[in-house]
Amino acid sequence: MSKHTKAKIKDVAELSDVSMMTVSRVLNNDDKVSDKTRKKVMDAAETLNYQPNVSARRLASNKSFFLGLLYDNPSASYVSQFLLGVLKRCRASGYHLVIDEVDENIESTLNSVKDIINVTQVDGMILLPPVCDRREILELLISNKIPFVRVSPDTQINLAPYICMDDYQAAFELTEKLIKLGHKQIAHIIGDIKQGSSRLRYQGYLDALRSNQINIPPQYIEQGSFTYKSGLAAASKLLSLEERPTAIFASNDDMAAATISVAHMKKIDVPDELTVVGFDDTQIATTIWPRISTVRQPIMEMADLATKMLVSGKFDDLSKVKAHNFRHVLDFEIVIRESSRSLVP
Amino acid sequence: MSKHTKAKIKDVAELSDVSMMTVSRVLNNDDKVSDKTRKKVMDAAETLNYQPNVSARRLASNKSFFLGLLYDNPSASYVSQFLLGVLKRCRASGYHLVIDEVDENIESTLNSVKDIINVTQVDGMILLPPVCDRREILELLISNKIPFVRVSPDTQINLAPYICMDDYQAAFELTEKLIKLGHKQIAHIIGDIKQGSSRLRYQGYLDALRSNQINIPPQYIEQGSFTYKSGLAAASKLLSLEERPTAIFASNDDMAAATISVAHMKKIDVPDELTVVGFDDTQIATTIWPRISTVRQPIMEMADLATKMLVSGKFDDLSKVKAHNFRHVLDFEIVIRESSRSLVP
DNA sequence: AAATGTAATGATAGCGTTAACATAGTAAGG
DNA sequence: CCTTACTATGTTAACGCTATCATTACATTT
Repeated sequence: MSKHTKAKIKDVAELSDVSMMTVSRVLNNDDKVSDKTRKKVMDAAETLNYQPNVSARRLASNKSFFLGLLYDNPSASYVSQFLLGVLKRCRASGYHLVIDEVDENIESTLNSVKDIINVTQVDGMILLPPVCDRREILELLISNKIPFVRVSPDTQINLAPYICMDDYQAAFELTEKLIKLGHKQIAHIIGDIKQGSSRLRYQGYLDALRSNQINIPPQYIEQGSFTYKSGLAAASKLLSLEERPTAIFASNDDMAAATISVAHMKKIDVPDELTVVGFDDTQIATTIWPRISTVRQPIMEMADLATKMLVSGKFDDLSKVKAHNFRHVLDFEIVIRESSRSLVP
Repeated sequence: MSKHTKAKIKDVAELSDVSMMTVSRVLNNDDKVSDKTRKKVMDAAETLNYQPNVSARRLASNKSFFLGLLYDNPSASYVSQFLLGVLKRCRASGYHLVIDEVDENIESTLNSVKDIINVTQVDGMILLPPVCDRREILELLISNKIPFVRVSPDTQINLAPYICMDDYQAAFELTEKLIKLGHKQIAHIIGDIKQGSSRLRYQGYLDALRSNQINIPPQYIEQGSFTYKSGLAAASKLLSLEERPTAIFASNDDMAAATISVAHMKKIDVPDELTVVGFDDTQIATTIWPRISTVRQPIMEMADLATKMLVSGKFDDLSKVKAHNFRHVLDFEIVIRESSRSLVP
């Protein structure tokens, strides 16, 4: 380690016998530099083990090489999985990440974002649901010309680039799967009312039922909020009904886990007496017994793509991007585990 | 937003009618500046809404205002809870955080750390268990003069400051609690063999048994690795024994959750037929049913303290710190929930 | 009152990089 | 062969801040 001092651009320039500026250009694979010179410089940088100084770079270029991530997502496993994906890609691209959790209070949230903009001067921002739908934040970012990518946004779809999966289709297919297993009494626990995904999943569920001519009583629909706790309350109601559902489709895994807990409490066997399915395939789906049948959401890929988009700089000037290039829909996959089975007559 | 351009030190200096240097001193609440001047400058900074430029600061001062966090902890909930604590304190202190997950491979791990040192130039580093015991990494940090704080380290205790809780005492008390509930056949699932905490908890368990003159057969001890999966394997063995234990003490919550899963599979009622207790009080302890009785480890406080220590700069030069100031032991608390109950004869 | 010490403040020179402009070098067009 | 039009490289001046040393102002000692 640290044989002498860290190599600077000047050292590389001297060794490769060009000006500092040329070195800088090569390093930013910027302009037109002749191939010969480029190679010479690359080699020199290699031998000196040159590492650019992030601060100097930032100061001079007015770029920060920082990305921000904003979340107020209630599901810890969703967030941490997303984080991992972003982190990985950031590293590969020489960026760093500033993470921030925001809350209900719009004042303090706006202050957080202002702080990130002013102090950290991020080059871009990733917004997770549901914070990605907060109008004031979007406006703040736009007025400060901070590029951003939203994940599974609900409203103002044509405002900026975003990444999502087909929640509707996944919920539809998952529900049909339950129907094929013989279930007709399928209840649903809706997710966080603030998130579009909840509505889409709910709609997919409804449409699958309708297209199979299945009617369900209104008591089979419960409102949750994507938290384990809300799942407990919803499942308690569903499992106390006179005519108990034979299957429950919870809008995410946390609530599905809660449903299984309630079933345990009530001595209802899962899956023998009750099929439970979730959504997301987060960690909790496989750390309880029975493991939850669910929809695998490609969280890592979403994270990777979001980061890539920002790093590419292609979306820096929104006015130059056609709105139809905003949308990126990733594939899902239905994963069947032990929490679901065919209806026993 | 951005009425004109961002205020710089020069602007503050002019407004408060002192030199830039004095402003800088006030901002870093550094040297001796007269209270009058200090106030003048503060007021000016306030009115101009001055925000220091991190990059310029870094470049000039050779400080980075970055902290690094290194983990290879198998428990996601432990890590993310820790993260939250660090993040919060970092923000309060004007620092930013660079997170890195490392793996078994010592080569790639060392490269990660070198990268963090060279590129990000962190001012300090927090090491979670078990990576905090990897000798090569400690040596690398020391030789590069990067201050670091370790969390629950196992070896080389007098090398550098660290934070921990009394794992031994907690395990002892928890085991005694089980004994007081009438249990005599208490099994234990040991944690990750690489972590000192595992050994301390195991020892506390053994000593509590001994001090109550309870003998347990060797089959009652299973080796796990702090993962849910390892808990499944261990619990399967324990619950297949001829003479089944009436209580199982798993060395963390993930493995306790796994134990409860296995009990479910085998139709063994928890807590009526089997008491299960865990350790850590991470999220999973309350997102399954029955909720797990466990030891609350003060993760947030640990995170907060670790960050504070690094930010304070008091540990920058280890040679100036007395070794007996290295140790910070935080309090634990035993939390009784539904997974444990008194033995039914 | 002079000498010395100390606390508060100021002037200057970078930190390592890139933006912006300047120049040299080369190819093509007349 | 001399313009014109690039293309590849170099020069200079920031970027915003702090370290270092110099200076001033004032208190204390002799």
